[in-house]
Amino acid sequence: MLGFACICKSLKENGKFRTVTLKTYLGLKEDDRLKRLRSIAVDNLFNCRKILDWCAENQILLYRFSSDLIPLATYLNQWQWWEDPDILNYCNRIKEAAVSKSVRISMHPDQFCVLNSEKPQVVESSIGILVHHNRFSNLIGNETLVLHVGSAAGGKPTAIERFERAFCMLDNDIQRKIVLENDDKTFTTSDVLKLCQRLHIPMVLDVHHHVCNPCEEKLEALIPGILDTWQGRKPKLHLSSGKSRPNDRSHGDFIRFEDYSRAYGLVGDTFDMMLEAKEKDLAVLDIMAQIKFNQD
DNA sequence: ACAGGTCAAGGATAC
DNA sequence: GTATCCTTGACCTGT
Repeated sequence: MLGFACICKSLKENGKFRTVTLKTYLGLKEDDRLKRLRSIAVDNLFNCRKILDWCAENQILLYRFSSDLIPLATYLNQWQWWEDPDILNYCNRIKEAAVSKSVRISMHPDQFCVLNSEKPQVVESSIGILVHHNRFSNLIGNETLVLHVGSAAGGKPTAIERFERAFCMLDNDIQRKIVLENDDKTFTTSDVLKLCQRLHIPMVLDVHHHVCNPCEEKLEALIPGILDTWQGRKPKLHLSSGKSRPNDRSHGDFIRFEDYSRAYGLVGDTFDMMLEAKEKDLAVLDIMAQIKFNQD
């Protein structure tokens, strides 16, 4: 199964999301602030539902939600959005759509979530980010939060220890949603696999990150271990093509078919594949069309 | 209407 | 310590 993240280009206006900057928010009159946040959040959740419908219609049953649907959620605490009847209603519709259409969903907190930071206040805010994602996840029925290990400060072994300590302090409800992904600069496939094995959590393999940041072991040799971390659930990998060359960290607009083929050769249908390309869903449609063409 | 600069947040690096 | 880049998509401001 193939999928994409966040924006759905095919849907044009209904496939993207609104937000507001802090500056603009603070410039609003007191009375208008909550109104603005709610209206943006409601629009965004409405669009999420549209995207799930589109996914099902196009046999794309893998989708990652944006982390930025409730504007300024991890910064402000004026609005208990998770108790707002409108928000609950829209979240319910998303949940129903995902379940009834069998779309496998996930979320991926961004670069500001650094559980293993050396700065206590960064760890605190990272936990806040996870609490936010967890709340939203529970409302829409998401069970997967993809994270990176984070900072390398102090050297990898120390940094990994900090991660383990922070992870063990998290709520069980959050812990059981977390899966770890290898990154393109520091923590390799092998590093993350070992950590996942120790923590008994699944590992998402990012094939492009592996090319940018390889380890000594061959990927082929690590696949069975990665598969085992999922304990019977279907594993998932991330796939993208470097913009200008294979180990270019920037993502290309589409996925080169040879990159898809190589990944498919490695794991076949045993893994779901999240395609990370600038053209989002269009890149998935493109690969699906080429697969079909090659079969005919 | 359009373009260019900006944005809440972290990390790494160079000085 | 401070400045600058990384990276992303939408906002925001000036024209």
